[in-house]
Amino acid sequence: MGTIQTGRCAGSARDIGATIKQLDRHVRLERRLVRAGDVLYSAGMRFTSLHIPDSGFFKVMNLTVDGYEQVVGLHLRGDWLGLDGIAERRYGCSAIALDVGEIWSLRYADLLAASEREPAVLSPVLEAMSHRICRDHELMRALEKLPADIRVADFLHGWAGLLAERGLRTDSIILPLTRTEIGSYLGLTLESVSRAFSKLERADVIRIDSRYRRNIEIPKLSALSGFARGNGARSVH
Amino acid sequence: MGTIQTGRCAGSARDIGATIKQLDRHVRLERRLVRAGDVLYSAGMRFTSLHIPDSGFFKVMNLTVDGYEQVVGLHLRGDWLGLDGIAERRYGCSAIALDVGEIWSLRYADLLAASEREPAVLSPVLEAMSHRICRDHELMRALEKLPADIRVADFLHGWAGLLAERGLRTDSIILPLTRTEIGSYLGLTLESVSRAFSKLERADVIRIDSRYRRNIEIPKLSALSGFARGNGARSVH
DNA sequence: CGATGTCTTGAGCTCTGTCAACGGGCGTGG
DNA sequence: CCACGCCCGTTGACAGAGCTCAAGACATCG
Repeated sequence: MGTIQTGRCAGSARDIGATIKQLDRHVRLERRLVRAGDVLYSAGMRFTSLHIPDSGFFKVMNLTVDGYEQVVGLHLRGDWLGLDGIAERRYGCSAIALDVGEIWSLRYADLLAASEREPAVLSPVLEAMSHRICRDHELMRALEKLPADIRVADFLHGWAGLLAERGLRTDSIILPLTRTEIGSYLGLTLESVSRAFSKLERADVIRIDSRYRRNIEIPKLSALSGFARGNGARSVH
Repeated sequence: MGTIQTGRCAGSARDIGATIKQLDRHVRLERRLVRAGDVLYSAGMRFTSLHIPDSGFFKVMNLTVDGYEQVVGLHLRGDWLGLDGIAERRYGCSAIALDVGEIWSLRYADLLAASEREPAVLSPVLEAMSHRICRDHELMRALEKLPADIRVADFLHGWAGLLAERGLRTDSIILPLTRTEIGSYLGLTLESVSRAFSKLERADVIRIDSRYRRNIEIPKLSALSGFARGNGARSVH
């Protein structure tokens, strides 16, 4: 089911190409290349633009007063970034590229202006936001109650789901995240993530490359989702 | 700081009266009375309308496949409910009144239609959604890393903040929630919530009515927020 | 080569969930 | 009126999942 990533809310990224084409008719779109570590925007900055990855992976993180960083979102092609800045006119999070990628950006003011002439340009934004709210709810649920290994299994399964939606292979994936980042996203320490990976490997639902530990093979997605749904040695009551 | 409820994202509920008046000029608003336990909408129902409490408290919950219920949101005057239904045309959660209250409802289709003539009617929706995303992020952070007593302190402080925003007393509040519901919202068991309350009382930052345990006195809000920021006997590293 | 960052694994400890007992408020029904 | 049951809340004892601390392996880069 992949509650952590894909959830039951599907759709927004389906044909982002069409959405972009549609938007392009009414709003000035900027296209930009980014590399790993590039900051799209950071928390506290004045909000001006929304961003849509065309390729590459991005993490969105919240830094707290005491310096602790938390990953609150992971995004790829077709997602909308920066939506949290609309209300306060100031980005609430930072968005950082995890690898090379391309991104479209558009000024929110332009979008609003365009909506005066063509109200439909806002629909994808409304949908993306609604979508995000659903996802966040599912993530919360996972954070609250699921044991560590299930969270990680669910995360992997969800990640594979994202790739599948975009027509990419899911039997052999490369995570653009460190164990620390995954842990931050899932509310675990890096050690717990590592142990969960090992456990999944021992349970024969994934294989971890012995050299490059972020290369994960998932021979049978169904085995992984089976594990994620609560068959990790304990039935969840 | 009240990360759980109020967060750093303020505003949406500020003058909901003005927003409603504005909306009323373009969309048919329905006003309805609800009582404790009334269901505004439930998960899976076809999405038709958005709802805005005028008074009363509402909980939004997600039920999972295995029957487990989780509170993912608490709402009162000026919040928007049902936003998670936009993307999928189907409500993702259930919204239930916690006490008597009044609520405005408007059909989403009407809203979109109105936006053709008056694009500005969508701004409050965009802001409310953006706002919600911010809040959810802050809640996630709390769920991930904070110990139980801090979560509860933060929750209470946030709750008081919500009341304060709306001009209500904060030195003596009545929670419209059971310990179980609070726990579900915070990712804790009812026992842990109860213990946290007791601890807060022992630490002299709140007083719990000995008869009606949901009546909480908060003599000094600053003491509570101090506790919430990490002085609950242990400094958070 | 050493330095650094990432990842794994182990050992101990702590927090919170689980299970259980108990008390109080409230409604129902004798 | 009291008895009863139900729901809510508190508290204790215990066990277990995950965090902390620590050591070590491996890859990359200067």
